[in-house]
Amino acid sequence: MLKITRKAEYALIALRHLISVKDGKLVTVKEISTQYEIPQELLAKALQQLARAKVIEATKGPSGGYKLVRDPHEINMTNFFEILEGPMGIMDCYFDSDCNQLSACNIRTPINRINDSIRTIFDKMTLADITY
Amino acid sequence: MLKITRKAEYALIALRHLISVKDGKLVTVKEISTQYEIPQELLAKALQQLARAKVIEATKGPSGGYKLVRDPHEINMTNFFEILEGPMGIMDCYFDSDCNQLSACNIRTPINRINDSIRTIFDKMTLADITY
DNA sequence: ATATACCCGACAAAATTTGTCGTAAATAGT
DNA sequence: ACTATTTACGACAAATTTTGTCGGGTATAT
Repeated sequence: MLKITRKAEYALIALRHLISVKDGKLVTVKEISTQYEIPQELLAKALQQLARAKVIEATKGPSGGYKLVRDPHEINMTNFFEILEGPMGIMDCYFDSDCNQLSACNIRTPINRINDSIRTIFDKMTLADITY
Repeated sequence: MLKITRKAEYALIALRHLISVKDGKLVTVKEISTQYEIPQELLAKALQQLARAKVIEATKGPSGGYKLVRDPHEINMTNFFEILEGPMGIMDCYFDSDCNQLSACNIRTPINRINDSIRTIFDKMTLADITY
């Protein structure tokens, strides 16, 4: 039903939190998971993915934590979802071309149109829009 | 990753097929499942759902089958997806309001905006658009 | 040193999707 | 009436995906 995963949901909550925090201030996974009642380990993984993608930056050790290192206007929802959930498309054949039913398939074109529409929306919507 | 289910995919293939068929001609599940190499039973269920929703009409018995009974322009993608996959929203809290994290949640509003954007697209896209 | 916090792979549990089966009901043709 | 065909539908099994947990690592501030 076109749902996003909880991991993505948790990541979004965390990002919104990070955006609202004073510049440069570090926030720990624990703080976020406590405040929003989110499973700590799962949130940790989501944030690790965002760190790998250089959206946020980690500092290890006591008094460590995460901070945002990109302008929220620069990260759009397509970026965000693809970091967390991989390639975005309502059907696999959008990227995966080795479908054995391809020749018989009569909906590839319309499906791609739907995909493109969704992508367009997500391209235009940035993390900054999520902040408020 | 915002995927639609195979059942919905199969239904879409079948509908497109039905649209392209001469008015009033009945098409069986078997014909469609053979032509597009789709598991017959699963397709059957999808079509039963569409029949219950009065998008198509069934005729039982030999020489029976399905035919479209609504103008493709009248059925939009929101209708379609909700018939096959239930309420459409990227997060449950869009309809389901009894979320125990509601008070802490900081992304409800933006999530709803995303939902509404997707819905708008799907509202405007009809089965007729899928035909070609 | 020690405690804190991120990193990461492996795994288990739960939920959902996908596909199958058996049975029933309607109907056309013989 | 009987048979073959076709839809209807619930129950179930298999497969996949999501969700959550655990154990052991690395870095670093005190």
